[in-house]
Amino acid sequence: MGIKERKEREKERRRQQIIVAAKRIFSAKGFNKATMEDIAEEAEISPGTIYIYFKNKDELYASLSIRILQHLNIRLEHVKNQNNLNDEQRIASLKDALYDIYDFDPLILINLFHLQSSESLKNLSPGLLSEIKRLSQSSLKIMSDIFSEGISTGVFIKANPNALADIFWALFSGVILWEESKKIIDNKKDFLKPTLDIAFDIFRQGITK
Amino acid sequence: MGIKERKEREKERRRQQIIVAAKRIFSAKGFNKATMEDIAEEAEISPGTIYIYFKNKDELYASLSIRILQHLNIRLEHVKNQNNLNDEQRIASLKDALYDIYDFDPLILINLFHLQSSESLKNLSPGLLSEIKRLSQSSLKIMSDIFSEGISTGVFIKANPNALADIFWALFSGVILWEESKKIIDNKKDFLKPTLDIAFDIFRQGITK
Amino acid sequence: MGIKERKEREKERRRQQIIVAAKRIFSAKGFNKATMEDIAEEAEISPGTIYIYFKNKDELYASLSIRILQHLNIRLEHVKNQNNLNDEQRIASLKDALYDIYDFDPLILINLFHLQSSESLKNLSPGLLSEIKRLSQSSLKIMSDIFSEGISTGVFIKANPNALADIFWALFSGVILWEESKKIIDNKKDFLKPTLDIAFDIFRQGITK
Amino acid sequence: MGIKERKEREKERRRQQIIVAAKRIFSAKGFNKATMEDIAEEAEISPGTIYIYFKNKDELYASLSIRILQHLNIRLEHVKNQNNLNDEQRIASLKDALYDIYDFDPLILINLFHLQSSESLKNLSPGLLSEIKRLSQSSLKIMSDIFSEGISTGVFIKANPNALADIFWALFSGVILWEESKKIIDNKKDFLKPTLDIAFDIFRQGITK
DNA sequence: CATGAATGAGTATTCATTCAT
DNA sequence: CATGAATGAATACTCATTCAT
Repeated sequence: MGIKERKEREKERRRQQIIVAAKRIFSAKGFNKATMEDIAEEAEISPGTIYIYFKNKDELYASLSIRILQHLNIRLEHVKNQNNLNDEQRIASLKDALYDIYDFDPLILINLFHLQSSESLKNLSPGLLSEIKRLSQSSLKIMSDIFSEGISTGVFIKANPNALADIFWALFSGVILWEESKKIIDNKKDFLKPTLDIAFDIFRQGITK
Repeated sequence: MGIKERKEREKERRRQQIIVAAKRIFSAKGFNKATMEDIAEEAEISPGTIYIYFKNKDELYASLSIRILQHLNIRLEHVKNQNNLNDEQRIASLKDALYDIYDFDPLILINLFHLQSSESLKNLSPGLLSEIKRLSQSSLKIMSDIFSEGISTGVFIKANPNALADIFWALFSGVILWEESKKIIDNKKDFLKPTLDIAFDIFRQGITK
Repeated sequence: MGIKERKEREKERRRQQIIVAAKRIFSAKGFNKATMEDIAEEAEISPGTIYIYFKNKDELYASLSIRILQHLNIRLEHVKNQNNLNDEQRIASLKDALYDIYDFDPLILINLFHLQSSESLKNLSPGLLSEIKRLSQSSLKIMSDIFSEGISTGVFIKANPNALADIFWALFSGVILWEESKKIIDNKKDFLKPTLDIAFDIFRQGITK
Repeated sequence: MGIKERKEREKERRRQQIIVAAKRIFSAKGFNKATMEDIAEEAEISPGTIYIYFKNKDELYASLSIRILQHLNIRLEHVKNQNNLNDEQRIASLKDALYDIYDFDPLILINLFHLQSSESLKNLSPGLLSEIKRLSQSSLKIMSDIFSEGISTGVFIKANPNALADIFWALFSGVILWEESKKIIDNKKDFLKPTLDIAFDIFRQGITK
């Protein structure tokens, strides 16, 4: 039993090892230019081993997103369960949650956004795709619930709470991707955090009666 | 002289022919699955001919963006020059401009967003990259100017107009990309337009004193 | 340990397998007409496998030469270490060594001469180029030493021994290449051996006081 | 008539223009890496024009050799017709002729040697090949005659005069090619002329009774 | 489980050559 | 004759994936 558990833990550790390596390589080279061998080398294992833990390159790529989506979910649950907050404070708390996710691992988050807008999505196995779907929907549901509450208390404007959640998420991802690409195009300094602050302020202001 | 001009026009027509074909193929298959041969076939030319007009696959892909960025610029110039608008109306006009761009060619616009967040950007020839940069900056500048005006007239909140332009653009691209990916994940109906409407309303509300 | 060694041996065998196939194909079709697929087929492996063992086509081609240069070196060392020979006999022995090299593999030797006078040389990896350089210089040095000795004993005319070695080698390669091209131009019978005999006799006579 | 002649002259000039360009490009890049477009650009004409004057790339390459072989022939005829020379002096004169050919255009001469030992030879049109054959044989015949005379006067050793001519030519080309490749391998200074001097001295000494 | 050599389908790109103008 | 845009066959090389050890 103890042995079994140790093996389990080792297996998980190996998985993480690969994920960490994959994250680095995908971030540095992009999905297409990154090779499985690159990743294997970074993880200090052989290429074949990756295929024991991940079905193929697409699924490895998608797996990065699973992890951060799980994280997001947990973090959002937290916000939802903070009962002592008023609606405005809850938006602030939501904002903090997204910040945390970004800080937790910017590269993986950007990977997630890339995934969302990429051809990879079309090639995933049904299982993985539905897991991503479930996690996404769950996160959006929580956000939607929060907005819903604010609407029902009359603090927020009357709007479809799902739409608000979508817009909140779109604003978050849009700002991150755009600031990221400005870095590449202009070699400019990174204004992500202040820009996000302004963006969320405008949003909060915009949905508040 | 007449001959020279005609040839010039024919060359440009051939270029457009290739761009149109490339757009179709890239949109249908994604960057990687699309082959140069596919594109050549669609354009009813030989593969080699593409390379007379475009240095390589990356540049062909990027060239799709140039066209839509030019359109965007022209459209934004228009908005800027409409002197009879108040600040709120100008935001509405800005919104219409972005709508038009989306309607003009949704697929190419999504390509543009992909490009901005992609490895392709790193492999472009300096000339093409700087053209993209120039056009992007020019568009952002116009938006920034519009916000600037609203700030100085006291209609909008005091904020960095560049940041507002960035956020406006990020919101636009974020909503489009997110609705696009929801289509893939959920097979859901397309709520793009209404969502964009709400998003821009919130934004307008959020930056208005 | 035993396993590791066996694998090592198998890898070397595979390398040889490829080299042998490459030699046949290059000799039959020439560098350009020979395709990597031809070679793979001849070696009964897949095209990709060649690239595990050789960086590219140029390096594969050059590798053929390494083998014969090594042979040449060993053979020349032999001649050098034969202490019971007088100077004239040593020249004869030198001649025999070059004959042997030619007999060992005429096609590869001709490949080597082609290589020396070709564009390929400019595209080799530094490692391979320096190995070729090292082996060439080593062979030349041995020949030079032999001539040097004959000069110091007063048997040969006073001349720069390096130049004599260069000329000896140039005569050898010149005759082989010229007879080879005569075969193509004239479809003539092969007079290589007798011509080489006369050439070396003249050379010997020419450097003997 | 005058017009016809002028056209003829202009045609020939254009041909030379192409040959000069081809020589430069082939020498700089080698046969394979040199493109017809490179040559056209160097000659300041369009690629299509080359095909008016030369059947294809192989023939263009071979045409370079024709010119120098013609030159060689003329020069050797000269030597043959110098009646006031003894046999030794005639060898010296032969040597001078080859020197002159080299000086006239080293690059084309090296091209000729490359051609002789290349796959191109196999792809030439029968007409061009037979012209090269005729010129080569003619040159060798003259050399052979000279050696023949020396043999019959008892000055040179008894040997097949054709073989002597072959060896003389092989020595010449071998030294040039070997010194050329040493330049590439070692980046060494060019010792061509002194080495050739020694080589011919040895040869002369070697065939003199 | 881990390995890493082998696979081989897949494709971007090149370039000699042609031919309508 | 000259052009140069168009051709399209030809191929080196890559890399995700497999599988015997």
